[in-house]
Amino acid sequence: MIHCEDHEECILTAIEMADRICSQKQLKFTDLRKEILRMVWEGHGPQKAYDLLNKLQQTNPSAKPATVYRALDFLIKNGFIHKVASLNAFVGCSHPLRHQECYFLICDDCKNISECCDPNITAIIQATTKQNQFVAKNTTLEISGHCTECLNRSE
Amino acid sequence: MIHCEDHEECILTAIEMADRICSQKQLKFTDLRKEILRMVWEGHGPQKAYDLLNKLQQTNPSAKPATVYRALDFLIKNGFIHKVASLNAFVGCSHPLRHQECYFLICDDCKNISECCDPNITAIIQATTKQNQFVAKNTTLEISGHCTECLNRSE
DNA sequence: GCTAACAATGTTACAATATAACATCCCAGA
DNA sequence: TCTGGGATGTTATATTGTAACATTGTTAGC
Repeated sequence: MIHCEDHEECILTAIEMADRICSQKQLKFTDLRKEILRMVWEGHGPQKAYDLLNKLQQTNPSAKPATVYRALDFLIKNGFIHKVASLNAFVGCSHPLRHQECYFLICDDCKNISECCDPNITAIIQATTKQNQFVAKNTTLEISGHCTECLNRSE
Repeated sequence: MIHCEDHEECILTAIEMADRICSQKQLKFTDLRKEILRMVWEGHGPQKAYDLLNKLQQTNPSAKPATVYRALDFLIKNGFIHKVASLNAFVGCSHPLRHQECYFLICDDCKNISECCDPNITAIIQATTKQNQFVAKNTTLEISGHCTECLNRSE
């Protein structure tokens, strides 16, 4: 899980960061995009597109799949969220400026997800791609298993 | 791309290996499962489930999605193929006995896929999970980008 | 050989995920 | 003010995957 002391605070921080970055890059951080980003963060775990759609429809009954997917596309493209390919779900990124690539630990039990970005992993992946004369554009690294909390709980 | 001198030969090798392993493990390598494995290998690249279904229906018109997915599940579970999460596609595994986890290089241009399994990557990932007190069950590592062949071609 | 049990497959229906295509709206800059 | 392009609305459909129950096939024990 992405730990935080005060979750509302943590959501606001993520939104403010996105807001600032969008201003700098002249991107349109519209109400819709902001709301989807907030909803992704609110879950604090991987969020499914259609769950987001259902939530959105509570305030915006005419929302459609494309409404959500387009906002998600924008957020992904600009590094504010990541798609978790192995879950078909979306998760907020806490450091949109640091790097585009994130590595994830996904607990099969509590469904929580944590980033495990590590320059050592990046380095070894780079070495491998270089060795294979491959130019990497995007790396998906998702490790599923059991987190400490769940392991302790089940003892 | 998974290189081979003689593709028919290479498919047969994969099927024979699966056959042998199934005998040893008392698994039922039925005609259906064998045919799906052959079809996955024939493409020599990531194969989509519904494309496999269409092919299958040419000889077995009553085949349904579940027909294909169940065979794929069997093949995945026993390490004969892998699911490529970022593509929703399936690819043959050339070393079902060596290890369960494979890492992939996926060319966005030619759509070919190659394994880049490397004990160094495995070691780093293990170190990271240990550091995070996480017990890994399954690792998805998929690197998309451009392969040498395509880079050379476009020069 | 019979048969009970279970695995595999057949079959129907549907759920879940995602995109295409075109219409409309809205806003920044000429 | 007008206009071009990006954002959103809207309809329809494509793609991916599973649930649930029926039927068939295989096998181990009798």
